[in-house]
Amino acid sequence: MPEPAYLRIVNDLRSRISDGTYQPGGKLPTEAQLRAQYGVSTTIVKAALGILQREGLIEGRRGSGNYVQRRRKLTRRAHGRDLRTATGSTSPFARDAQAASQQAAWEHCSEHNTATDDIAARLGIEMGDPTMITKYRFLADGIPIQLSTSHEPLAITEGTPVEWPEGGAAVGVVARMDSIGVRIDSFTEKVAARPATTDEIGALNLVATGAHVLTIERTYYAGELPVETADIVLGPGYEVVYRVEID
Amino acid sequence: MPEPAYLRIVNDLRSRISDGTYQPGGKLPTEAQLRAQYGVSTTIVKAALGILQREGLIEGRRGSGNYVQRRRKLTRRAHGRDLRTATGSTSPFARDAQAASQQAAWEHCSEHNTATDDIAARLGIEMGDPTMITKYRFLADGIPIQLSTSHEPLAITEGTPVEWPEGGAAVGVVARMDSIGVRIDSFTEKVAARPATTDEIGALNLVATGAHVLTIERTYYAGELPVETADIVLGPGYEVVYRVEID
DNA sequence: TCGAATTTGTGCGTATGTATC
DNA sequence: GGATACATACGCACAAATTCG
Repeated sequence: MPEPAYLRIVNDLRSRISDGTYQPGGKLPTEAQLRAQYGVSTTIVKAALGILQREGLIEGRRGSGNYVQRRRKLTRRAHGRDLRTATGSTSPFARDAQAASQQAAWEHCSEHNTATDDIAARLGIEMGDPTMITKYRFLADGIPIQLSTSHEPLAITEGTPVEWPEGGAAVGVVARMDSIGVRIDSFTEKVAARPATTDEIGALNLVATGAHVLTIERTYYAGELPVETADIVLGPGYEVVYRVEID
Repeated sequence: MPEPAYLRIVNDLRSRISDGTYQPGGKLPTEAQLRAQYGVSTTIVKAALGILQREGLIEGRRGSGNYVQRRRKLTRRAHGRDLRTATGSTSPFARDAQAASQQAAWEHCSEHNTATDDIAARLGIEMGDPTMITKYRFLADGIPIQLSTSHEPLAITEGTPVEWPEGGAAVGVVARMDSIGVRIDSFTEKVAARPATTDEIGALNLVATGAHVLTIERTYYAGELPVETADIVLGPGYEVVYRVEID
């Protein structure tokens, strides 16, 4: 079975994008030109362009043309070092953004809540136990690029100066917990990829359906005790770096 | 601007899949039924189904129907513990597969090579220096699910019993290097997601273009010395778990 | 400022091939 | 073989946004 025409176009355009024939931010030939160039119908050209759009490689602008997406690279570092010391005044996200010469900002919203089945299991508490739930949206250079929903058992923080995550002086879970004598000494992260939901497409300003995101399920531990767990969603163009010591 | 018809169908079907109305392995209504159900044309129904296919949620079978994909779950554990002791007789991949009650198998192919620009930088050697390059394909229950290309500087292993990665008794980089007195004590992994290439679609038996893979760039270190670096590609349904100690 | 041309987005109908049932 | 169902492909129409004289 020969390769279908629309896949041939997809692969051809994709390789021309990756080899720089079409530069990031640059304009592709119009649909009419592609139609002539490949000798196919509008349907086929539109199908091929639609696939590339949903892969996040190009962006279609009505009345103008199809343009190669400029991916902003951002690296999220998940080391064990310097977390306690360096994050007293600045958050891990701000450090990563600064490392990429980007300007960091974030929105947040906290409220009291009770643990669902899933969250209770991750925090080692009972379903229905009170928690502090905080939703974040992180922006690099004004562009939303990371979402996060954090859960902390109220049993640990209630009545302390750091009960409200963004209310006190210390920034970052490790530093905040340190200030009330809870010593976080490890965390686990579970990384996976999946298509973005409609909500995430809106919140992360993604152009099309079908874009994929990285998801991380993170839990901080003080010894064996879970102290915080979060669901983190990273937009396209993100990479995550881990450094693990052996033994 | 109202939501386009094809997106409404995509979202509707997606939520019916995630809420279990359509079970994994189950059959969706035929295109004719969907056309009647939503009151749209063939074009729109086909557009919606095509998006879901490229997201990896459904699979179209010619002459039969559209079916919900059954995702084989597999967890890759990237801990620092037990790597040295437990992997003398069994590989990390085999352990992960066993944990998911799946049968592990792999194919490999090694040869002498010279370092490219990129690989030289990762291994801290000069471009053109000799390396041992090994390509792997890992299968769980006979289904290809993970690809890997490994690079080792020949300067470290040449002439030793473990020069050829799959030729000796020890399995796994850590155990192999241990047996020639090179003590690996840390590794870094850089995780990202991207659409699968045509090669990977073939090698991993993926159904359609647009399927996404997790990529990992891993480097093992003995102290500050890079000992091995690998490009790992994980098929859909994979998740990766890290445990990191702080300080 | 206005309007015409251009360009992509959405949508319709149809035809043919091929695999399944 | 016939009916069914998806895959590929063609052509067309209109809407909406941009571009440019």
